[in-house]
Amino acid sequence: MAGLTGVAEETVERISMYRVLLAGLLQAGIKSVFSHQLSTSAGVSAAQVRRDIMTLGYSGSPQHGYGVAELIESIDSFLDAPDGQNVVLVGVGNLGRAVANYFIGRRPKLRLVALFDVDPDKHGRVICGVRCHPQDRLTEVIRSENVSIAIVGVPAAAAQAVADACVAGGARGILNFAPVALRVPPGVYVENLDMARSLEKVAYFARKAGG
Amino acid sequence: MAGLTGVAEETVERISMYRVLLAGLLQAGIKSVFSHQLSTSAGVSAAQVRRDIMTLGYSGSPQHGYGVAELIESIDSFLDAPDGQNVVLVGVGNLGRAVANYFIGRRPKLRLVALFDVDPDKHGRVICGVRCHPQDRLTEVIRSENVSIAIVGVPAAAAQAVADACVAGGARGILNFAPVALRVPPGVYVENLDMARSLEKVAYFARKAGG
DNA sequence: CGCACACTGTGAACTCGTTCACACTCTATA
DNA sequence: TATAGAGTGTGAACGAGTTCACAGTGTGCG
Repeated sequence: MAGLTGVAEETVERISMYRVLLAGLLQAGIKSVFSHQLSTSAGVSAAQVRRDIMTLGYSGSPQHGYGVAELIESIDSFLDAPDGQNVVLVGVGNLGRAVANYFIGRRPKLRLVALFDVDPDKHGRVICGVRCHPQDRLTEVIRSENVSIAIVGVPAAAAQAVADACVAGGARGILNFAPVALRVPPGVYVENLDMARSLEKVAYFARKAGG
Repeated sequence: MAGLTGVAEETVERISMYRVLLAGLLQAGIKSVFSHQLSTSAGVSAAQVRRDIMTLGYSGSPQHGYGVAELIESIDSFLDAPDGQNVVLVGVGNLGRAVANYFIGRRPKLRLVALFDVDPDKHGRVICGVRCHPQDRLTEVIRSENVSIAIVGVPAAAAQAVADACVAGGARGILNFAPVALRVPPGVYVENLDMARSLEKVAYFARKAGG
């Protein structure tokens, strides 16, 4: 389900983080960085940074470190699909709107092309610049719009049906906010992002760590 | 920063997930489960389930498996603080409201006691049943209300300052939605939940996994 | 000119979470 | 009463990701 490419999930996450940091450096007019500088900004070890950059195939020099612009370019070609990827969001509640706002225009290579909701009041409306459709058109739209990624922000009880519909339309990746383990065929990647679970984890370690 | 207790983060997450599943079983009137049943619902291996339950100190029987009610009780005493823990939410945007709605009343042991925002229009208002305060009272309220956990839903640029204020007030755990690595003293646990990073990860693996 | 230094790239060692595999226990059946 | 079967508990093996440690390389300074 995961590292079919030989690249670890954690590595991809960190690379995504580096890109954000590097964008900030570029903005600030900084031309090059050393691994230990990225390391402290990212909160990981310097060796880790070098390893990650190694998986990109990019090389720095001991004298000037890594070129910021070149490294960003290298990350872009690693993370992004050349022609971008289409995304849909299912479930336009508070969470859905938050997610939509979060992404609009931020990642040009990830295009939010449609929203879905069960509420008829929302059908046809344009929210955050994207049209909302009835949820039963999910499979159809995913197929016709060539969508590869679905963000699932519906209640737990509905999540599996939504996931099935997404997969039926040809989606290859699901970002799942519902607190259930989705059942998908091999070749479909699911990332779970359960806030309640995360909060309980924080609560646990907040209690145990020195308190 | 993490497993100071000897218990892995992943284990705590799974235990939290089991509790949700078990609550459903209890609801359905099911009295006992076997590890392989939990395993398929949770999407992990049966051996994993048994290992996790072992860390709880609970024991089942080969004949009847695990008692649902007893196992829940065991998880409760593992995850929850006897007197509960107080939580604040900083940043009442779409995301903040989504989080607030998500939690209200769902976890009696985690009490959302205050909201904070920089927007003066929100000060004094009651949102999702909780009062919103000006953000500069953060440290003070965290201390006076004995808050141990802060949920940070502010923009990246403000997140470090918010985290500092939380730590100054005595918070021991932070659930961070901002896309930055927070700098906190040892003994404070930070969990990062960056949606953009997660989405990019899904995009990457959606592309690589068989497509 | 040559030495000391700082940083990268990377094989090897290590850590730690997961899986394996099996001894043990109890029930059901003949 | 003996036997087959199903499931738990757990030491040991495994494997993936991280860290270590050092060779390689170019710069700057004495």
